[in-house]
Amino acid sequence: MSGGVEWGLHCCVVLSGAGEPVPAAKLAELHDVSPSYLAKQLQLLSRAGLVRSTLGQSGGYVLTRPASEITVLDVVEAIDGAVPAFRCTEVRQRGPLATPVEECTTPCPIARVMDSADNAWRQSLRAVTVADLVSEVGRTTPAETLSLARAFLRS
Amino acid sequence: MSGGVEWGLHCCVVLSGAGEPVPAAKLAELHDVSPSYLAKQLQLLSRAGLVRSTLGQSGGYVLTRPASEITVLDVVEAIDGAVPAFRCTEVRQRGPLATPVEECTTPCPIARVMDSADNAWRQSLRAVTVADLVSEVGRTTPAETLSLARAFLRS
DNA sequence: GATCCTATACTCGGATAGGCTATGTCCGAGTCACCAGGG
DNA sequence: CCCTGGTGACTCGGACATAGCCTATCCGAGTATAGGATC
Repeated sequence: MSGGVEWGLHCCVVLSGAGEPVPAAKLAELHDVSPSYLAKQLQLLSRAGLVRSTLGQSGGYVLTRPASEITVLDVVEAIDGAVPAFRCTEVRQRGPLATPVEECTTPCPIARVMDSADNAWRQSLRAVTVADLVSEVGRTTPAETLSLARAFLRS
Repeated sequence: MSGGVEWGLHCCVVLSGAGEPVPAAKLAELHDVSPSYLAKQLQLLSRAGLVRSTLGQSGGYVLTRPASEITVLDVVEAIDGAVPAFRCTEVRQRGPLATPVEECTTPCPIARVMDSADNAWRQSLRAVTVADLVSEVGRTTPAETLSLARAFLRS
């Protein structure tokens, strides 16, 4: 999985707390990551419609929906793509004993198992929203740090 | 995910049906894949202890355990490695508002969610054994093809 | 004092290089089976 | 007829190139703001 997913999730959490647009450069400084590369991830979030970009001075990124309506899966798929990790190449239809296409009416059992696992993974990520993450972060982070973060974003 | 996982699973299914050692070259011909690269995957299975290699004439690979005791997860981890897809870089401890290490007693919520999803994925793969795959393949494949496969392996 | 215009600085977006893992390939070391020769 | 030694071919195992994707970067197009001049 792409490492940018982690950054994207952290950014969503931060954006949820800030009521005003936050520039990509400020998010990068806050997380101490490459500004250029983070910009790429934010562009992916923008293409997926999760965040909205505002140009010009005092511009930046804002969430388009309430954090409670953005699942972790949304962010993961926006950055890593929605293609399943396993891709069946239909080995049954290859080689000297290739099963003809008309016989291949049922999906390959291996692909079925992999798809099932992939669905379980997605379901697990779909069950958690960014709002849940925000709540958890607020519970485990000192209040002082949170207010410092607010101040940092407004500066 | 590595594409070789699919080959490895197909090979385990085939090996389960053949009572005698099967050379890597024959498995590659049966599945119409690169012999050299399939050899690499089989070596990974061998290192993981899932299959046992026999050298010399009429040698090849054999399963070390009954197919009912080999889970799909075993094969996946043998080939792709057992490292989780998501790697937490502890963003909290970076940047100008870095939380000191002594405050970071609870794991990052994002990592927690990702680990949970990863566990769900693994659990789903652990619930299916190679024997289940063999059963399913036997149910959806013409009996003639199966006997042809037996003959092909013995030739 | 209010309004309009201009210049500025700041924003995002897409096009552009580099590094690393996954893919694909090759050849050598080791081993078992077979066969010929001898007892 | 049985045993033994040698030969041969076949097997796996690890070391070696290649390609595609992830990582990282840069500069240009566009825009909201701030300030100043004008009415």
